[in-house]
Amino acid sequence: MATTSGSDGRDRRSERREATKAEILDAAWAIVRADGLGALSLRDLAGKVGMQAPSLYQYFDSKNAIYDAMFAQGNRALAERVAQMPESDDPEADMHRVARIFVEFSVEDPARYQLLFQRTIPGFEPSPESYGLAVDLLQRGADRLAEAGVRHPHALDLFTALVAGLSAQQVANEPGGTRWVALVDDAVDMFFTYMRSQA
Amino acid sequence: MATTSGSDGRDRRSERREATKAEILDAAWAIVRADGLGALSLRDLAGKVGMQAPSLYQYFDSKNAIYDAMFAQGNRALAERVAQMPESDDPEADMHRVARIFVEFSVEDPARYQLLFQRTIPGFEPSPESYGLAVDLLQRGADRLAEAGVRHPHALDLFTALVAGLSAQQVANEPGGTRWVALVDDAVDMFFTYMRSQA
DNA sequence: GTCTATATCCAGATAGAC
DNA sequence: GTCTATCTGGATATAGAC
Repeated sequence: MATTSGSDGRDRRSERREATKAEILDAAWAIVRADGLGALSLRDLAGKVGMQAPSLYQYFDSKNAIYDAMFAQGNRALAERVAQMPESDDPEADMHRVARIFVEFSVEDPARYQLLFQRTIPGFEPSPESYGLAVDLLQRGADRLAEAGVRHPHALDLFTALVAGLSAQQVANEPGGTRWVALVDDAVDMFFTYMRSQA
Repeated sequence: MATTSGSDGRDRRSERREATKAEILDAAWAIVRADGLGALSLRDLAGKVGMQAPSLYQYFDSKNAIYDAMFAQGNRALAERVAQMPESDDPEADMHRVARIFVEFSVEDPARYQLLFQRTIPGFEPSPESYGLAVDLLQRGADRLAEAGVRHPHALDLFTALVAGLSAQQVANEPGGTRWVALVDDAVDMFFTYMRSQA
């Protein structure tokens, strides 16, 4: 019995399976980075991993299931980057760093930004599990803002709008450039100055 | 000769032609509003105006030409809305109104917002003529900011990021709602307060 | 100016052999 | 678990009759 345990992914068979799924997702990222988020096709994807298209269905139930796994991966990558940021004793300086991480994360991979933060694929909605990752991430932002002494009820929404706006402008109008990335510190300064004046 | 004048669109034939083009574009807007920007197909579109798909090629050279005409229409609609705004003797108050116009314009038609301000359709780039309309609009924003006494070199970029961010968050996370729309005045206040402190 | 017919190509997904 | 073959349906665009 022990060697055929099914759901906890410990035997060789499911390890191999997980490795293949990871390989498929890596290839999917490569495609959307090169050709755009909407340009992902199962034929192309299968070709990149040396399979025929129908074989993908052994690993994912549908194309949207692949998008969903990518959505979850993207959110985990961002969460990890935020978590690995060393926390200082200056919460405001930390929020500067968080904002920079977000914007750089968005700009370095516009297709990922599009998947995570815009609703552009017809018919795709993240599963509750995947969406929960995004919600957790936002909650961490709220906690950090509170640590920085900002408790205005709309502060988090304004902060996310600021970060999203810098990212969106950079990605849409000058992909790969730094015209809006360079404004992150000014923007966060502006935010905290205003928030303190409202307290 | 006079009755067959071709290029100035004055005879009955070209008037009818322009009317049909307008009808096609109206139908295209209806489709993208209902099903998403990427869901526009020539078959559907032709059906909505009582044609077969190939007949559309009498009016537009390609599908992207239709997107381009829609892009131009969207920019003209926004420019018109800004232009019709009565100017007061308070430039800062005017910028509040401009920001509200932008965000409301974005939120009331997310597909149009996506077409005008995000780069999401693979292979579509606005023609120089259409793109010029967007550039003019931005220049008007710069002029108004200058009238309001804001001359910081990056002020316009920060302002557009703020407006774009509020729009993007509203459209992506709560389409049809007012959670970020309601923050426009606070955001513009924040912007001017900061800009004046930097002068 | 609109049509039918067609070219060419692509998509996601399933059935069933091996 | 991977394959071939196929289903079903879609797309943009062109040719040529009327």
